[in-house]
Amino acid sequence: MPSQKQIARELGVSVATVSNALTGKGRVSRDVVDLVTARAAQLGYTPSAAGRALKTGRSGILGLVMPDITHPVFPDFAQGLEIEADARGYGILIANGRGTEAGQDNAIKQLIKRGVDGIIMIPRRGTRPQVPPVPMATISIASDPRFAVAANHRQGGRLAAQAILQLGHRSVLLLGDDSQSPVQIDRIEGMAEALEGQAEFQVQWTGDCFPDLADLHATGVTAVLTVSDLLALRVVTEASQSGLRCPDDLSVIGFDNLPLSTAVRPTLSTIVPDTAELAKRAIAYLDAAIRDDQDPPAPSVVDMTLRLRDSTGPAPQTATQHRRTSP
Amino acid sequence: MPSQKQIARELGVSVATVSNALTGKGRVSRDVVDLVTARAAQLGYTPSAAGRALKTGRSGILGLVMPDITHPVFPDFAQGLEIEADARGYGILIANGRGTEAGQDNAIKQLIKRGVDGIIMIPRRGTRPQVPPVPMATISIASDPRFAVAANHRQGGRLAAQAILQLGHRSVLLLGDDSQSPVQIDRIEGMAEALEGQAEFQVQWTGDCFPDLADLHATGVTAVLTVSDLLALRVVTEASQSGLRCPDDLSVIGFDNLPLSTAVRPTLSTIVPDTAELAKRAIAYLDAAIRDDQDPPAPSVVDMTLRLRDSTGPAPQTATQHRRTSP
DNA sequence: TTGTGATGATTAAACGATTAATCAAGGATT
DNA sequence: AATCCTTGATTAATCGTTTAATCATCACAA
Repeated sequence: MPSQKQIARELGVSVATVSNALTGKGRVSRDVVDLVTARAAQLGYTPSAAGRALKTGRSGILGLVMPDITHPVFPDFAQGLEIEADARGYGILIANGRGTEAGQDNAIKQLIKRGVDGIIMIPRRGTRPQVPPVPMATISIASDPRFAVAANHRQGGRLAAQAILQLGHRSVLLLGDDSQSPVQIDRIEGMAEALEGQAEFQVQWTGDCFPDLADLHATGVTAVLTVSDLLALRVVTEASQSGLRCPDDLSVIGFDNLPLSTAVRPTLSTIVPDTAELAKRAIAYLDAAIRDDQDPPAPSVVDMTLRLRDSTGPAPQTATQHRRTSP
Repeated sequence: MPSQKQIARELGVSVATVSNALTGKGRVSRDVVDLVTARAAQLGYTPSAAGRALKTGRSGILGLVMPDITHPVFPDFAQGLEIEADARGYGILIANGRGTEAGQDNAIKQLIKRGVDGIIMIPRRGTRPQVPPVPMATISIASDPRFAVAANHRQGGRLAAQAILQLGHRSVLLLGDDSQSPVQIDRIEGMAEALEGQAEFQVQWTGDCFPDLADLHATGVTAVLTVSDLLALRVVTEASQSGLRCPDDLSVIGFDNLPLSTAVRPTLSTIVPDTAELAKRAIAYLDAAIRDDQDPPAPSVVDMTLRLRDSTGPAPQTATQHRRTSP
């Protein structure tokens, strides 16, 4: 591996001059700069990450802690983070919380050992990760004493509900699968908020058992708002098995815009989180904190957007009538 | 941050002694070892990654290059790799090939700049990644001049076909969505190989257009073997829209055991790659190569396994009769 | 008593880059 | 002509760890 020392020796100058020439600091004549850069390029010189990190105290690496890499939402996040980090000259080291709080804290410890400059944390729900000795950005739901950026799950819920209202639906099922998840609770609350006074609705959690869609449809339900695309997929296919057509008999909306949402027929309408923007803000904060800026960006919330596809349609006339006559 | 120097100063010994005591090398008395380790623990000492990397020439970090983090197959890989790497004391730095060959080579360059000890590469199909100055393990389809470990896609295809034969199906559609993908080609070839002489079959690629399942079913096709769960999902739901029941009228098998395969109704039968084993072998090879072992593990192929779920069933009697009478 | 060896610790150099401090030399100012 | 400033380069120290080489002590054998 070529080093500054080697370049210096070959050119008969000092290492300091080489360093100055390459970094643009200090005072070096135009000629020498050209000579050095030329030789560096010719030798394929790459500054040693270790050497630089040792001297500057910064590794240029950020750690990413996720509760479960396997969850289909995370690839999108990871991608956005990698792009943003790269744009600012950082690399991303992944760590696995392994689903437990202990694993999560251990992951932080591992990252610190490896000398990361900052940590991006997607905390396991209900945990308070230990405070690391480096800046940390939390991507989560609840506002945090430390910096946090979050998707506006409640607003996303409202968006889904408003779409369904606009299509004329007046009896809606709100469906979650984990009544303990703050994210899901926020999404459902947003839906309920927008539906309040505009339509009948009921909330169900599949934790115990999956609702009987045929029954519900018989009582007038024409739309199901779910907290995730996986759940929406379940609804669409379960409905199909019960002889219900989607969106003719039942409109469905999911969350997160997973790849599957365009692979299933009908394609799934979904509420899509702006992962790119979330990543951008998290990295921007970390970068500012690491560089010790006076005013790093403040914690913030990012709105979600609606993508209508084939799983939603106007409320069926018959069902609407049924609802009107049933009470 | 506490350093060996600080411990040495506080204890009135030399840094070398501290280093020796902590690493177990050199000659240090039992007493001093205890003293040093105690003080280190008390101070919360963590060896500086940069310092160590600079001296030893090894960063303890592996780079992972993937063509597209967003693809649903990769999280599983990444997870397996992270676990295996961690077990051997390595961290994993992610890089994004951004789908292009140039991006892929650039990713390698970035990783080298960051001082990784080795690279795990999942190459974009049809590309030959540049040879980096560190060991590289390729997880792919084709055998490679360098080390490579691959899932046995052909055997996976046979597995799917054999399962369908055993269920009595005698007319099968093999469905891919990218006729250029070596992985898909291998899978389809494996299916064809096992079906040859045992059943009628035809191959179709959805690149151009999606096949009319009702038509096919009318001509006697009772099973569809696809190259991915996403495609299987498409088939199952498309069939349902055409009024075909799965598995009653049509059996379907996918590939990769994606999370969606248990969320859809019917749940998807699938061929599952042993990502844990693939990861294990890739990391084992890299570790050996980095430590300059005499005989690093040889390139190898890992068999896939079959997981039968609800999307497959016995061939319908009527359809079988239909096929027998139709020619 | 004088070597000989083992033991436990220290010294010093090295990894590669950065940076403050220093120095030499020439040009401009008074 | 003496002084001052600017320019372009070098010296030397430093980051934290590892490791070969050295050294001092003490025990033991000849």
